[in-house]
Amino acid sequence: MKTDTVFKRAYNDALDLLSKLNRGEPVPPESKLTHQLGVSRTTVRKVLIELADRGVVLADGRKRVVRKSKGGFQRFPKTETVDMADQVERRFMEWMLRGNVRPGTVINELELARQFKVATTGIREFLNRFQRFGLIEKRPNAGWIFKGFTNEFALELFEIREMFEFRSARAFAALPNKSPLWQQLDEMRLEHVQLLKEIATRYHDFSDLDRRFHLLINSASTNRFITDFYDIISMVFHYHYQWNKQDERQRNEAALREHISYIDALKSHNWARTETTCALHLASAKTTLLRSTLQWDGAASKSKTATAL
Amino acid sequence: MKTDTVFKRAYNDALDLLSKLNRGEPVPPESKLTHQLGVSRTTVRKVLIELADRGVVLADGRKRVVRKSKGGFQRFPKTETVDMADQVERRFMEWMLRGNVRPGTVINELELARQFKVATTGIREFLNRFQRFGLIEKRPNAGWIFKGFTNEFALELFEIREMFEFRSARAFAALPNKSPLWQQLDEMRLEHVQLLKEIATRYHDFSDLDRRFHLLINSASTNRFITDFYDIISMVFHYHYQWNKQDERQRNEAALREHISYIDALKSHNWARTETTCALHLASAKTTLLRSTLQWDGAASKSKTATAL
DNA sequence: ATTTTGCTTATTATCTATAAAATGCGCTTT
DNA sequence: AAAGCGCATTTTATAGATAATAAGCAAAAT
Repeated sequence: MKTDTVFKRAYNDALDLLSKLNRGEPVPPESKLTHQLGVSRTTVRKVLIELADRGVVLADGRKRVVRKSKGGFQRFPKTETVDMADQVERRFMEWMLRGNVRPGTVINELELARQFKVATTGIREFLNRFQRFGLIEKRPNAGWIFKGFTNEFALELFEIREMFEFRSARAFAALPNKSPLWQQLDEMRLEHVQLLKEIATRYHDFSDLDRRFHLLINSASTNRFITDFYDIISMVFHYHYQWNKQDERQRNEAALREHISYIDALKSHNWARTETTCALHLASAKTTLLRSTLQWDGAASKSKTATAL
Repeated sequence: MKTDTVFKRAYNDALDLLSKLNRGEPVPPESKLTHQLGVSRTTVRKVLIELADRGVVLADGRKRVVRKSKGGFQRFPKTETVDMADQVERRFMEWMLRGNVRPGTVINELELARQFKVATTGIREFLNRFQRFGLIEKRPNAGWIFKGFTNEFALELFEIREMFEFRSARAFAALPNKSPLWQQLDEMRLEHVQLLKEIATRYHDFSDLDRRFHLLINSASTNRFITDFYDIISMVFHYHYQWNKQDERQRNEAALREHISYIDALKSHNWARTETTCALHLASAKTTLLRSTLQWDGAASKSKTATAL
């Protein structure tokens, strides 16, 4: 059965929307809510029925008005708003990055399904998509092998990342002055400066800014393979940072400054300077990642040869 | 239900193996057949039972001897030896490359399942894997969009291909003389010369040689993302060539000569020359591919904006 | 003491089924 | 007549079931 997470998320969002309206005001038409909530009208209607049932809106024939507009109503808990696929992703990343899983370990679909409490189809689908991350390998009719979140993985990942980032930075620098990307870059610079000011309290907001920043740079290359590749980096960093809080504040503060130099270099249209600042930033990101892959390196090669036979 | 294509393929292979033995000779032990046929012992045993049933071997207790060793026995037809996943791949590529499918077309899992006569899960699994080719895009809860086998696709593909191939070629040239890859390169050069001699009759053998050649070059980079990316190119060319026989002979002959110059340049350890020959070859491959994507280009942008809203 | 085989158990590939969500169409209401 | 709504239909996400295949263990044969 499909999960009803779309409905529950939409319901919570609708609550937020309605809280901006006063008691007695009419509820926006279904078609408008469809756009505002980003779901189909079918789901909107289901949400409206639930809202009426719970007394948030008062439905009188086709007319619907807000009954209680502020606070006090039950939202669906966050855990019920993430669909199966996302849960599997999260649990798998956790299993992989925090579970002390040795390179060479055989991944068993059935076992993961049991462990994650989902049907095997869900695991299969995830693994098939995850394959492109280069961390697992399929042996037909006989499961998957985990290749290990190793030093080599990080090095190979960064080899490509550097190639792509340099190419994108070059393309960015060559953008005509009237390109909207320049403006976006300016806005992003402001965000950086702002975050830097409040770094003491908001340092964990860096992760998302980082992702958006590099995605912006990469978008200058207008090559789907380059932007798609950034998904891999994003995901690795996303989960990795989530669970490796060591020195987070300092790391993020340093990275913010690196970004700002990089942005200024781009704006100066000075390629040599851009190259330097870009390289500097990538190098420090690489170092951070490498610190957390090192653990396995002794074991890695041993285990690898062991299962290779 | 799982298809028994593994069994049928193994059976056919076993027939080939046994045909090398004389009547009355003992059948190799199960464990040996396991290795020779590349399947589990369970499957080997099933094959042996079938062989006995059909009178190819004579089983007397644990002793098994060849009864009829040459010709005349029924093999399983080739169509029954390809599993569902491979069939879906093939049919989808055909649908995409020969079906005159417009960019922006919505892909419907259910419809494809009906058309290909498989369960929807099979289609889903394929599409999830195929996503990384950059030709389709998922809209959650609402199917997939075919982005089109367009000019832009080919250009983006080749932008990356060039980057990776140059980097690999450079790594190859820097390989120590004692690296086994040099020897493999020599052997491959021989194959090229041989094929060139017999080009009149064997020109369709180029496709496979081409794949192996570039894979060898790319392997010098020892970066999984580079070798994995070559899968995309391989698949595109594989199917594309299979259905676009125009000028095949001339194209392949020209490409063979380009490869040989490229190999010789590598062996000369002269980077400038290597770069030139490599670039030349990639350029002609690009031209060939572009010729077959052009068709849609007018329609592409129109259709794209239409569905984007 | 190793190979080979017989048998049992675990796992993958694939199909079928179904609730959730999206889409489409014609009827009301403004 | 344009916008909004009710309802029927189609499609996706997920679970569950099962034959094919792989993996494992202990007895039998070299």
